[in-house]
Amino acid sequence: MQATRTPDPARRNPDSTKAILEAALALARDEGWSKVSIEGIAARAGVGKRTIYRWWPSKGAVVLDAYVSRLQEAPYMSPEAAATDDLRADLVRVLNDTWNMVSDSLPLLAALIGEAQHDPDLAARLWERLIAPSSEPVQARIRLAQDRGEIAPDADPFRAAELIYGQIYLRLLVTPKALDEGFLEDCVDLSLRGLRVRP
Amino acid sequence: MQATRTPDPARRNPDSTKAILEAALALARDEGWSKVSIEGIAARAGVGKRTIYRWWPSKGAVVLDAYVSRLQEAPYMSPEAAATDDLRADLVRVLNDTWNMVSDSLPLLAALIGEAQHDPDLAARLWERLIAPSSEPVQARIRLAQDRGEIAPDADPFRAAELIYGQIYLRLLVTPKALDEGFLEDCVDLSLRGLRVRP
Amino acid sequence: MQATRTPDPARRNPDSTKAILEAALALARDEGWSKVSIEGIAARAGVGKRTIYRWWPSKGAVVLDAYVSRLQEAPYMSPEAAATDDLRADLVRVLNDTWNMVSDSLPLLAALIGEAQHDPDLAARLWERLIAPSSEPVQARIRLAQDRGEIAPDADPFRAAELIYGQIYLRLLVTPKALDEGFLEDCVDLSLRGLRVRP
Amino acid sequence: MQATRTPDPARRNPDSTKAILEAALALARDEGWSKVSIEGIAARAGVGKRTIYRWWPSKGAVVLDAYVSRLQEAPYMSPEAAATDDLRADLVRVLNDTWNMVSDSLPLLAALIGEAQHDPDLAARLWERLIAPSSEPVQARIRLAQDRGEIAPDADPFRAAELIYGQIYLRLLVTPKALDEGFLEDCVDLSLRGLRVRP
DNA sequence: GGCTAAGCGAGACGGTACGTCTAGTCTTGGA
DNA sequence: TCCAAGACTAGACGTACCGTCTCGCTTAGCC
Repeated sequence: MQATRTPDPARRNPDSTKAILEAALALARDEGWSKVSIEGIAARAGVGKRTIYRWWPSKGAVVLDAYVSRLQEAPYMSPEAAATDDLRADLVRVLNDTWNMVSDSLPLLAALIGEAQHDPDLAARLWERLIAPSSEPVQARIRLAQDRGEIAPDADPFRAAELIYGQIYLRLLVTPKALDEGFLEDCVDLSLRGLRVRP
Repeated sequence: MQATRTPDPARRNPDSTKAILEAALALARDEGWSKVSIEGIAARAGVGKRTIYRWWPSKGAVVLDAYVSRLQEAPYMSPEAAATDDLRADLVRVLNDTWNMVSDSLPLLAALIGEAQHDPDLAARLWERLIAPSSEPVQARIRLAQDRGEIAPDADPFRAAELIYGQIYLRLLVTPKALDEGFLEDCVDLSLRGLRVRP
Repeated sequence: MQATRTPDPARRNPDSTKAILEAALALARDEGWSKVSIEGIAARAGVGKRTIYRWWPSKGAVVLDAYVSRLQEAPYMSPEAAATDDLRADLVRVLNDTWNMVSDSLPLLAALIGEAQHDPDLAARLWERLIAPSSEPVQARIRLAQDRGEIAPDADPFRAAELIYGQIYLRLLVTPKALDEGFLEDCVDLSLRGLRVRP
Repeated sequence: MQATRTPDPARRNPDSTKAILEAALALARDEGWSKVSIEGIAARAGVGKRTIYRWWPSKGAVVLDAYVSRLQEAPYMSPEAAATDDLRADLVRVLNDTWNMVSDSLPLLAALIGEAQHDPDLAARLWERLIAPSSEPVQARIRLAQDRGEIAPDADPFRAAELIYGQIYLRLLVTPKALDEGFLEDCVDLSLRGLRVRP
């Protein structure tokens, strides 16, 4: 059996790492996803291809890392602390906070999710590092609403988040219609109200 | 100026077309999306690459055509005709009908949507030929429900369909959780009821 | 079994072939053998690497072809026709003719033979296309001398050529001493006379 | 200016040296020259690449050292002492002694000479450590024969050795014909006799 | 019924990128 | 202080496909 030698993270060169992430992000944003290549990243970062392959399994993983680290430089929302007694407003605010972080890089996000469709490893990383965390504040606010009796106690907060976010990702990935702040508000309203008229 | 010569559809060889679509579908389903290539399709179909490029702009378009033509061989649902006075049951039935058609090819559908993220032309074709039509019966049933006063007359049927389908596509493309018939039912229920408790 | 598809020589692009051979020769002579690479040849020739791999098995084979075709542009010696009744003079003339063709590219010739040491296919090509032909005129003159009784009738002309050329290739490949026209004459003399004094 | 730090031979680790030479020889003989690499030697010897680069300039130099040290483990010929009054027999015996030492490693020897064609430093080492010494006994016996009047006193023993060895190296490096003990005898005979018939 | 203009199978072409390999230099940590 | 270990930049390897092109061949109308 081929013992795939695992490199020693302690000896990883932080300068190279930084250069690679910056190059990956720059390429992905400036030239578009289809122009991103391991070779291109290595050239722009002044780095050997080997170094990229040593630490990342695919270009998708590199760009994901680059994207996540860029997001983490931004000041992060803390929606729990800002929970008011207005459920709708709080949810809208959470979505808007996220929106402000990603609205200038929607194509990149969409490309990452697209790439993940034929890269299960990337799909897992994407879910764990980007998508699941971003939905957590919504779920937290839902749970608070349950405590307050605004939402049925037997409802599943995860499903609630899916109800809200499903519409958003559908627009991002599939529907050729605008995805903007007004739409986010509408998603919250429709999700809270549901389709059926009150009896 | 380069006069892109348009080929004459009348002279198109139906045998080649069939062989190409079959080869594309076989490759995409048997080997996985990443193994699909124009060269591979041409080789398997016993066809010149030129013939593929003459009629399709990209491998995504070929596979989409192949997929659509496979779906159309199946007997199609006619949910309008089958509308009962049970909104929930009708919606579930529509979703289940679609489910029965695509459940054995979800990865292929996901791969197509993934590919569309960096191929706007494919995205448009996908929307028009596959995704929009499949949501139409849901919208139709919603409109009927509006006529019957079960759903608010000012609601947007398109948005209603997004509310339902968003959850489904989210699972298909992003969430690492099961997408099955039970889930489809739950999507209908949650969408009809909404999150907020009845006052 | 893997049927290594054989390309069709009729469809070979002569412009590409020419460009490749010229680039290979230029690189080998200007930059030295160690700087020759398939990639470099392709780049300099403005040609895809695939095109080189399609027609040659190794860079050695390319350079050999390039070298041979350069030699063939030169007017070739016809030592048979020029056979006089002076065996020594004729042999010297044959060696000098060859010398005039290759003296400005001895390092390249040496590099080719060097490369052939770990490339049996190249060794065979080299022998057939370059080395064996170049020794043929010597063998022919030896045979003529046998007919004239100057050389023992049971002597092997091939071995005779080895006796003469062995000294030359030894200098070319191994001995750190001058290889020049005076040396060629000495090789002929020593070979004709032999070591042992006449009784 | 870059002061190439010279390592201190006194501190050289003899275990490492031994392991490197053994690994180099094993690789070169078992896997063939093309599989020899500094990395491979280091890995097989359990040694850092640095240690090899510290003491040798190239992989050719390592393998040459390994080869020479293997030869020196064998009992060496002393042909001078064994000089009889039969010149031919003595020369054949010298060649056969050498033959017995190297006949099982001819490809390795050929590969070393091949490598030397684009490595002048290796060429020099090879000449000094392996090739020149091995021809010395022949030259010595030639000189003795000159003293005894069997060979012309103005003949150059070095050239005489070239006459004999040239044929052998030509077969080793260039000619696709057998190189065996019978051939060695023939080389001696042909060299002593020369081509021209006695008048 | 011959002519000509497609479409077609085939595959060579100039390219880009892949993922692997090795070279030779540099850094770290243990002996 | 030396060394094993191995990460680093650099770049060639040989392969896979891309999208364009050129070849003969068949086949459809149009004269």
